[in-house]
Amino acid sequence: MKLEKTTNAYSLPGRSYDDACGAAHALDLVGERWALLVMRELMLGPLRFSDLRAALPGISANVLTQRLEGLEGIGALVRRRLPPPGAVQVYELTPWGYEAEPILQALGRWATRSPMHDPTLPLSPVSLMLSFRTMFDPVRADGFEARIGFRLGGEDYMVRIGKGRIEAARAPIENADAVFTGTAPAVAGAVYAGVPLAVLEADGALEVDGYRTIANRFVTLFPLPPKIQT
Amino acid sequence: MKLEKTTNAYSLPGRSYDDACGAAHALDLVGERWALLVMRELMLGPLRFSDLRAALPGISANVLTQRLEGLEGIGALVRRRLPPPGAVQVYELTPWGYEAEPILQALGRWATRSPMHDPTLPLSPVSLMLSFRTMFDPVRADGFEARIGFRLGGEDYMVRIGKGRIEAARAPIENADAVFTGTAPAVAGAVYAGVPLAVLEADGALEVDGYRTIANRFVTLFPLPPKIQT
DNA sequence: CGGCATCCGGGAAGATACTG
DNA sequence: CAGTATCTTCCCGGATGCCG
Repeated sequence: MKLEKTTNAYSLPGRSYDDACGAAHALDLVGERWALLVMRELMLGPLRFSDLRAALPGISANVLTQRLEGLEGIGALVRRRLPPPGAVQVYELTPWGYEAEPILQALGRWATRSPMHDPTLPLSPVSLMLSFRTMFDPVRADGFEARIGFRLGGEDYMVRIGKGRIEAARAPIENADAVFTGTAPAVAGAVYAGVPLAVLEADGALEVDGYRTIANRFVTLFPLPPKIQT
Repeated sequence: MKLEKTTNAYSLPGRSYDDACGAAHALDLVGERWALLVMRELMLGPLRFSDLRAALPGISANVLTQRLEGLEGIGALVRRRLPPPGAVQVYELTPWGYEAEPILQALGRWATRSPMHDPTLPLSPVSLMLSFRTMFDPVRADGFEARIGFRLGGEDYMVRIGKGRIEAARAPIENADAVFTGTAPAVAGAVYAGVPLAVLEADGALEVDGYRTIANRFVTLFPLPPKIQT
């Protein structure tokens, strides 16, 4: 028994798991290829169609359109037209859409233990910021307070750490104790692969301004879970 | 740039997201259709091929074979042949495979807020037990200790509640304060739709033995998150 | 340029039948 | 019972083109 197209504001993929389990329903909603990665890119705020294409190399315009329609149909995002001038269209998660972040975190925590995980692959700035939220260790950050700026591919991000908490947002860099300028993979190399900042700077992959001490402390706050033993 | 087939013990699906993000890698590993639901059914212990087919109506034998091969290839499960006599083959999650449960929980918590979620669809006994683990509210269970048995479709399950914690396992029913006999959807109706036990018993959908008070308290311990406002 | 429609090739998923 | 074989359907990815 297939679910037919509904007549309300929502739509389901043609194939349903037909299962009352919440996880199965989630996969009905966002289990199609690229759907969760589109949501991932929107987790730090609205983006335009071309921003999404740029952040998700490999997705075709075709499929991106379908996913955006689907995610809008289930109520996970809305498309908004910004007021003129500009009048560009942006896609923005709904409050419920933003609540999908724990799904991405659970997936990420689990998969980084896989021996097949290749941290040298491309990484979007948004993924990097979300990985900070996921992997942040309050114990290692005990007594540490800092405001770190990131200038990654033309967009600015701010990470604030204090009281054992972390915030990460796409926002102008203001009052930063340290600023990283470069690419998301370079920062990931420092944070997750332990590449010394000096090496990355010598390679020209990264520029670090502000307090070196703070930058050096920052990159130690995100321990990866141990790899599984093969 | 596609990933080529690796020469080690692991295999990846032909299409990779080519993304260092942990969530993207997770979707490379278990993002194919049915993969996470196969893992869900194995969360309470090993099962045979035909058990999985029965628990996942809608999956075809060849797809199940492919998923089992894939999950074995990534190291999420192993196939074991039980010692003779019997000598049946079973599929069992690895320790890392069991660690995927938070993924299912995050998916379930998020999707039950969708207005499209239909709790009247079929539900496997394992899904029901996992939903207890997911939705259990320690506050509501304050001061409550109980051992509840479930006889669902020929298999027995035990849920133990105490000290604000819950355990759920496929296990013989022993020293139970109350025992539910019937189908998983019927129990779900009592727990998640608030159908009174007396009604379900009058319909013949459920039989409740043991202490009624404990059974009636039990079904109040699993509040669903509120639906999103449409 | 942004967004969407259309066509096509390849491959995954679904249904059914069959075998050790 | 535990899969395999075959066939069909449909999704995905790529390319092209239209239209504001």
